[in-house]
Amino acid sequence: MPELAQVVVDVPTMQTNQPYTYQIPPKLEKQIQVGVRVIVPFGKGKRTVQGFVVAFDKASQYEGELKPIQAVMDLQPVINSELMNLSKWLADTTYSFWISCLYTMLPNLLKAKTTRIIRIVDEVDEHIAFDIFHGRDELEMAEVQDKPAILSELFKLQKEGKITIEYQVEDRAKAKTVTGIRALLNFEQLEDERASLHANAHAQNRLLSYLQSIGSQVVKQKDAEHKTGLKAATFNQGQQKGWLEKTPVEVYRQPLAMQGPPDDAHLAAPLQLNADQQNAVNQINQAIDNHDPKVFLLQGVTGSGKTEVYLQSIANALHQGKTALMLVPEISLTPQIVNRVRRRFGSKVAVLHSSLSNGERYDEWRRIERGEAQVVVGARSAIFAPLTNLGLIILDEEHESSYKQDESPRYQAREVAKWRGKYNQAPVVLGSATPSLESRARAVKNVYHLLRLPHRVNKQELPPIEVVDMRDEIKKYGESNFSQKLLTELNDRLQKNEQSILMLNRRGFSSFMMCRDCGNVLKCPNCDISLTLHMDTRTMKCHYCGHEEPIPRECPNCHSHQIRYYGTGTEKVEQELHQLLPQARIIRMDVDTTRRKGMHAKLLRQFGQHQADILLGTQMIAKGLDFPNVTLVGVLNADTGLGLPDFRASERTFDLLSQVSGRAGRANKQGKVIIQTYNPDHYAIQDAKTHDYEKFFDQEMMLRRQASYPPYYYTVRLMASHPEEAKAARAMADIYGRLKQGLLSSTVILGPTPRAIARMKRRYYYQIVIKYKKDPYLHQLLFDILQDTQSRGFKDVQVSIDPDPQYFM
DNA sequence: AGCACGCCGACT
DNA sequence: GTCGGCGTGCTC
Repeated sequence: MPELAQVVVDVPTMQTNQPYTYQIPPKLEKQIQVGVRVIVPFGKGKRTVQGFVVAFDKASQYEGELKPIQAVMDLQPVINSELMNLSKWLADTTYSFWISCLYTMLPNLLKAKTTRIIRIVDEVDEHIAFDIFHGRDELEMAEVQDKPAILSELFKLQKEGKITIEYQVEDRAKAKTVTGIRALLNFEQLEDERASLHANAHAQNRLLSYLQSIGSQVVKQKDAEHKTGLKAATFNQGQQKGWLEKTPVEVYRQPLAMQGPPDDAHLAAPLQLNADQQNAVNQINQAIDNHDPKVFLLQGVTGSGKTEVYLQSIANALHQGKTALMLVPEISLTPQIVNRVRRRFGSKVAVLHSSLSNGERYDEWRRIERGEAQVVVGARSAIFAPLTNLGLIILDEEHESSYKQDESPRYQAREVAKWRGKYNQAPVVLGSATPSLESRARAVKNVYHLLRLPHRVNKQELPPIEVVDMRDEIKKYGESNFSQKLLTELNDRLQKNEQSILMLNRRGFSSFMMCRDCGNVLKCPNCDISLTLHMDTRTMKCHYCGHEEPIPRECPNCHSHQIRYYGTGTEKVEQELHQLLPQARIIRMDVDTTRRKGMHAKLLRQFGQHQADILLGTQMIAKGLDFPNVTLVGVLNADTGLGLPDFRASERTFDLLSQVSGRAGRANKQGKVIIQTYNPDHYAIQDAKTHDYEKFFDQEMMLRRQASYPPYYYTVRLMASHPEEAKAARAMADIYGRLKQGLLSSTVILGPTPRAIARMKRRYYYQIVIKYKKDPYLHQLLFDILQDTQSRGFKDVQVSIDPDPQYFM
């Protein structure tokens, strides 16, 4: 019998990034298991924190006295043994805290929230009682946190012993409940009650019969009212007379995307597969059946029926009594895919939306954990879904950079998928029309198994793409976001009552403000970037820190009134389009119009029902949409991404153009794509034009090899920041010295350089990028650097490490 | 993170 | 002489 528990506490620092040993009090012995959350005393005073039991122990080599665990939060482990193992691996490979990894795997609701409560325990004078405590005897620390004068008074009182500060860990996991009823009397007793009723008490009589019919079951009161036709008042009478009691019943919240309960009686049948699809399904199924943790790269052009391959493989996994996990990028963006999975597998499906409320997310998570759902569809973090007996993992659009989390723990869902595949002896399917260079290169080396779907299911040709040189356009017709060619085509679609999609590449390039007289650009006071104009709120906003200020009437620098907007935002394009095509109905989709929950789906539904002729949006419209009436796709500025100082710029541009091209002419109508660009000869644009992934791959691989970038080299990015620029620079120079000394000479160290946005949130950032093929010293050295920069000589310096970064700016 | 300990400067 | 600044180190 274990007497001691190893607990990882919720104190995310490098120094506490280890299990601590605690005693298990006899009365908690039965409840404590590996993977449950516990409350433990930690440090001096009455401080308690939440933690996870990660192991049991018989003895401890710790010299001091061991403290006992104070409370257990869960009846069942919230982290199963697979996820426990995974969390360790994750912390190690992403250079992050174990505790952060554990929390990352759980729905938000299970995260600890500690509040500090100040309580009066002795007489205090009136000023304190009324001005600070408002006549109550307790106060939340958060209320006075930023008031130093009050704080110092409080500390004095604490020393005098007149107030205490208590720590409270509150559990936010609250199952949603509705009122239920249960009979308190048995059949005979209820019959006796009936005898004493007035002859005309029909309602009560009916209630008694109903209670007799339900036996000892708990029934939702709403259902009971519905069934009996009785009013709530009658149930209250029954409660008063001691016939029944009210008790909460747990219900699952109905997430927005699943409105209407799934109809298991009318599930959609599998579609007929073509030869390529069948071959892919066969190979995947064979791996499922043989418990072969192979990685497949399913490369299929848009419209080639990848989804059907996923669905039939999932069906096979279920048939084998296993579960399946399917990731899609930013799920809220593709309700069409989610619905398709739900129509096929009904109530077996759990959906982990990024836009679910915490409560909804928790409910879905519970359904998975309890084994009530066997198929999970979700965005990045769904890779941690607590499915047991996994038989198949699918990543759709595997090249998407959103599979990498850009805050700690900086994990790549693709890598986590491979880890879980191996652990469960289950295959992983990476699907894409334009695989990442890394994945495709692995397929070339037979590390991954390549499956191809070269033909579109409807046998239709990919739409022709026309590239318009905007340099010529501007010379001939002056500055505009719309070429003559594109306008002609848009007009043509309006005439034919067909729809168009217009994509503007990147929100970041929307309007900034510049003074024509002095050239002053309005910048964020916290960050080193220009503010962006937002017409909806009539403010200037910073996209990095959220700073917001009113639109200036005059230049803050020279007080000139000659200020104007530059650049192109979706709003501005929408205005221009209204002028050029007054009769067109336009739906604009960007971060601003879709911020509200459910707006995204709503706008798409409107467009699908042809309530608009043109869908104008940012990248978010490039993915997964399938509207049969869309016959024209226009990309307004194809090359905004190309100029970025990032080795993946070409790859992203190629992916984006290929993807948005696939939106045109998906049904029986011929589609057309127009790409406007200032770099018509760039290979990324030329290869997208000819739908030639292979050519692009070869060209890009050559460049990557020449410049020693992935997939030929691995990369790690190291960032350091400080409120003072010189200190950030000095810390980075220090780190550089250690790297230079500790790493192999074949390892390339780039930098340190100020980051492209050198100042963010009032801190200065510097970065180093390390390129390596194999360096046995790197991993440990990076951990040492993290450790050391936590303490001596690096005051206020924040260091973070980003393995395999997606962006370099 | 939060807290105590401890070592320096500036005040009742 | 003491109060309080924050640099340093520890939390089972």
